[in-house]
Amino acid sequence: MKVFNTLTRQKEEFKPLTPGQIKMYVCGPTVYNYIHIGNARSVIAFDVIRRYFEYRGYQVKYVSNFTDVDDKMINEARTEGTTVPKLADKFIKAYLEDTAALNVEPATLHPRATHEIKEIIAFIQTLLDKGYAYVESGNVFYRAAKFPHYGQLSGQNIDQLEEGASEHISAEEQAQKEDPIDFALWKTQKEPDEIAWDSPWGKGRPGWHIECSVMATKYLGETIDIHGGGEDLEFPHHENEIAQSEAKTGQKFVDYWLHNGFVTVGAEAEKMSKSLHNFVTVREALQTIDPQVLRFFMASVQYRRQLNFSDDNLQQAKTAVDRFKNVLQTAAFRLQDQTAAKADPAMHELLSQTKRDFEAAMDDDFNVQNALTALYSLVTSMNEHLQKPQIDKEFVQAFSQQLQTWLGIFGLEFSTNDQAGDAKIEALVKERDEARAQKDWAKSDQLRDQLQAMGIKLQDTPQGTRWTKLED
RNA sequence: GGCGGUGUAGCCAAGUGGUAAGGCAGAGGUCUGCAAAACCUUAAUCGUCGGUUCGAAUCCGAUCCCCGCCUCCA
Repeated sequence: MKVFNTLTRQKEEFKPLTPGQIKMYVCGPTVYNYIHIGNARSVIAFDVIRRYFEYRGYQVKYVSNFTDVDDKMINEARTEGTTVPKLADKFIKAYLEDTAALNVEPATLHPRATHEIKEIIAFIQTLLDKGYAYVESGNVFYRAAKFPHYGQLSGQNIDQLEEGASEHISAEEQAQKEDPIDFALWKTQKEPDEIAWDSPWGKGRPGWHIECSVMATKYLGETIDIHGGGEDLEFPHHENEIAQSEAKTGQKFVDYWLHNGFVTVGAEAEKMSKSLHNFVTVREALQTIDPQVLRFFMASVQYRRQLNFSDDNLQQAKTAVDRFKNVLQTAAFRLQDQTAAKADPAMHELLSQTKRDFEAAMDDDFNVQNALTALYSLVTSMNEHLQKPQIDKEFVQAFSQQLQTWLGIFGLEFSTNDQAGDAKIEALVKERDEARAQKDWAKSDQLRDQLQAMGIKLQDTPQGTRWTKLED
């Protein structure tokens, strides 16, 4: 398998530290709000990657954190008249609900920054002892220039960074630093009612970057296989994580850095973000969009590519989802009929070929577009086969299982037994069949309308009438 | 200003030297009592200019557009 490593800017053969096992850390959300489509894209991108590794037989230990204390948490808690921990609880719960609705596999572990304060303090102390950090007015800063590879991940040149210093940091804080590129490991308490913990440097709270270094190394080890996140985290967040972790352990922190592309909106294809006020929360989106469609929409584009959130693209995703659902339902329907089966070796070979194509595509840095192309091709052949009077039942069975396994990697799961007995519906369908047999089209159409009103869609086939429940 | 990404048919998109996959939409057709679903057919010389080569979307140079990051951000 090959994965694109941000650290080297090229695709590299993937080799885990321990054969058969993968240690993977993905930066989670700051829980001060409901997650939006852009956040979900990242979660889903790495969910697909994780599921493919698992499909490939790896045992994946997947850690994703919750950032449950920072400036935004503190401000939002004040605005809402609540406390930071209560705010965090509320939005962690919402996060788990929203991602479950999108069929995201829960992480092996979901650690919270505020539950790791002791470890964070110890970690910072080590950096101080080693001379990589310094205390100033109750704050602790990381001495970035002391770390030899600072800027490597993002390709940033330290001298250029100084010139481009942005205005997101207060003048007061900048003035306290030895160097503008230094960043906070520990922030002193500003207001008496502000959430804070005791530390050797006074009351305060952790800086943003330190928590990920602490949790990743604590739960996965000093060196981990994969670290993921949105590409906006490359700098400074991940750059700082490397600086902190490697300064402390003296070991390489991460072998493969993976970053997902953004969700964009509108004709301008602007990044969806909270600061631009152009975001849609997952909750809002699910009011009008089928969860499977939203899920597939985000899973069906390669993780590094930008994804434009538009009605047109969602419609395309819906068409694809319906197509997969339809072929599986048709297969299930044909497996029920008693028509004599007929072996078809060519179809078995087709399934093997699809497997090779699918895996070759996914092995190439999760090229889901090519993987899906293999599946579309298989589905077309399958639809053709399913129209024949005699089908290869063993193959249809194998096809059905295999396709569902593959779709499962993208997070699609269908129930194909909509046909399960509903006596009332069965009776109406049968009544209509009888009307059709007598060419009583008026009655037949009236019954179809009646079933339609009940949310039942009919399809007349040579093997009999097939019905499915319409989506709501 | 620095760093990075991107530009392929109306839309999504594959493709890193050998003469443009696939999907959606559109058009036509087959099947069907009608419908649904399905199947078949059908479109682009690859941002622009120049170069290398027998041959380039693919390599080199220049140039333009768009997007992102440069300590809030998935």
